[in-house]
Amino acid sequence: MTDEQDEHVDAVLALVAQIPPGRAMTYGTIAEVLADRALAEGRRPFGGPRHVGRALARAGSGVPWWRVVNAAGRPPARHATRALALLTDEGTPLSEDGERVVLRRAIWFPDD
DNA sequence: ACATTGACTAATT
DNA sequence: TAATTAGCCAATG
Repeated sequence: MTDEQDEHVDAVLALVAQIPPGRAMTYGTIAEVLADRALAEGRRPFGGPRHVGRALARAGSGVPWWRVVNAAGRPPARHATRALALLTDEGTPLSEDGERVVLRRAIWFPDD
């Protein structure tokens, strides 16, 4: 946890923790935000979307991981049912079939 | 050092 | 709109 690699993991967790209820972010968006942030602070470049997923798989418990969805607005297949139930409870805008988040309405940026 | 894998994405069909 | 393909990056064996 003292390596810069692990600081990247912490950065992912910190950002995901800030996503408000009823909103969501994509893996790609998170990667972009952290990449810009790393550039601004002179840290090593952030890997990419897959790195976000890996970070959550490893240390995702403890943060609202269900508010992170892929570019299609769908949660990871493995936890899809559970995630969609939580998203529904929070009032997150969902498509008619209830299987994917309407990113146009639910996408969130740290600015808010 | 090489091959495989994964909570991904974008472009193509 | 949905399925397929190729690209991607770090971890793991």
